[in-house]
Amino acid sequence: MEADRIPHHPDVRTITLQRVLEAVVDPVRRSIVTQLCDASGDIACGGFDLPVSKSTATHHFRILREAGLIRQYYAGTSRMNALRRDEIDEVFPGLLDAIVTAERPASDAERATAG
Amino acid sequence: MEADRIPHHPDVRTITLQRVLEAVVDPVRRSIVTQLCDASGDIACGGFDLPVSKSTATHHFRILREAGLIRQYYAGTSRMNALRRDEIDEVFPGLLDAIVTAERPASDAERATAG
DNA sequence: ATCAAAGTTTGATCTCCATCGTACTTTCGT
DNA sequence: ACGAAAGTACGATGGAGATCAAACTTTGAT
Repeated sequence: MEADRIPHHPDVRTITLQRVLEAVVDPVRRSIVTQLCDASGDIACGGFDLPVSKSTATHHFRILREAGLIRQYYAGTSRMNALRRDEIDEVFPGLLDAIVTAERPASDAERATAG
Repeated sequence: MEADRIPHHPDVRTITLQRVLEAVVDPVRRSIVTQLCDASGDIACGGFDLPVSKSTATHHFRILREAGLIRQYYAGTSRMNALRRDEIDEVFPGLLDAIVTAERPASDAERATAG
């Protein structure tokens, strides 16, 4: 059935800080978020550079989706992933920015401010 | 010995995002950070409103200290806790603010922006 | 000197979660 | 219709961490 292929996404208002933090505390998931942030558009599950098996990756994508951080939709056999940037910024202003910025090497930050 | 009573604090440069996130992902520890943020000064371990036993609280304080989020020092028999605000802001700008802001009820945020 | 107060340490549980392999489902080419 | 590609679902497993009680340490007050 096609209905099964439309996964559940939480409404913006039901997104909790607890779940968001639980999501981004994992390095693999944080890497997914970072890659989505740096990319120009959405990315298929297989398009990420991840150090885990496919089944583990699926697990991480689900955690991110249920936390409200990403939106997933099918494009053929591929499952695309989109960062819910604006919505997250709306509920938790500055959070995503701070994390992604902190994720980048220190030299980048120096270049941006004092460089 | 008094030397034993000076716990180890990580240098600012050795503070990692991973450890900070692992620290704040726990609700009890996040509550400690929030209470420190809202308070005017430092707070003794016993001065916090926490839903755990004393030994568990000790555990949480250690995690926060080793992550670089708080500074601990003795004042008599009491162990005082200070938020390393400026230092954290230096390495991870905006992170603490975003988390503490997200922690507050939504009504507060509304009042601050649109109210 | 004693005692209480404030934390710490230790050891033991207990739960949660990241991980994997295997089997399954769905879609797209041919 | 068949096979390959892309993910998902399902157990199973292993390790990390949150929790507590009990014993201990240090300090301050009496």
